[in-house]
Amino acid sequence: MQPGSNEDEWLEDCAPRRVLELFSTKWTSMVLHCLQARHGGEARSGVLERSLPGISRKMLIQTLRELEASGLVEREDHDTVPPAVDYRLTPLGTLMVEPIELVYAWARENAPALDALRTRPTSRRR
Amino acid sequence: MQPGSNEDEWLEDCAPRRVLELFSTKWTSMVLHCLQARHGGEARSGVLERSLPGISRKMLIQTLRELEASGLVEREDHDTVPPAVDYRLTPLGTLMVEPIELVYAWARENAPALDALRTRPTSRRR
DNA sequence: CTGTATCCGCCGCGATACTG
DNA sequence: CAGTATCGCGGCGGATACAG
Repeated sequence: MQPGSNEDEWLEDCAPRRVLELFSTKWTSMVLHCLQARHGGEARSGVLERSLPGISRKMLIQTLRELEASGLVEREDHDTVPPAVDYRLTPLGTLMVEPIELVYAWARENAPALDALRTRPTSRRR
Repeated sequence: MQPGSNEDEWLEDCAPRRVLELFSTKWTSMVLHCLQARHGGEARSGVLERSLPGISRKMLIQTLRELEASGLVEREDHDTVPPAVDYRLTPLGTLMVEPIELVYAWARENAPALDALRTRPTSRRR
């Protein structure tokens, strides 16, 4: 991988970069994971909100909007009163969830190791 | 997955949650990816810094410290003057990189779709 | 029930300067 | 070269109130 090659495109304003930035917002991955693992890829707004204890409505909607704009989630308004809106993973979104689930699985599996090593106060020995 | 089951542990202060929070810091995944993909899992501090255009030294070190505290990265000080320090992925860290690489691969592959859908201004039709 | 509109505190992170 | 110390701002995101 020689210097100057465009192998390091990932550090500029490219797709990988932007995807990562998407995930740097607090709730993105949890919304996706929740949508998939708990509701099979589709859920009503309120249901989703109740599935994510601690999330504010503002952030729920905002996160869903970003996911929608990125083509990972689809919004369906049933045009009823009272309002009823479904959010569903797009095919693209479904693909995206896979790596996320891997991270979850990994974290769950290595929880002991992670817990053990986490509490020590960043030991700078010597 | 019935309600009330502790299947939703992932939303509390558990390993998966904390791992995700780790990744919510700006440079975490990029440092890991860079360490793996560009330097085979081990690199000198300065090399790493130069591999990540735009990163500040403060954030580089801070990120490495967090990764070290989580057991994903190991620090080796060669005790020389001038100083020389290597950072290397632990076995745990190497495992963790896999899902990240998947995300990268996915993002690279779907870049066109992502680009196309990104620029539209969060269309709220009707 | 599904949003939208403000207000605002906290802190992530960049810039800069300094040390061994 | 590797790392620490400070300062400061922008913005993420929570709380609250309001709307259709």
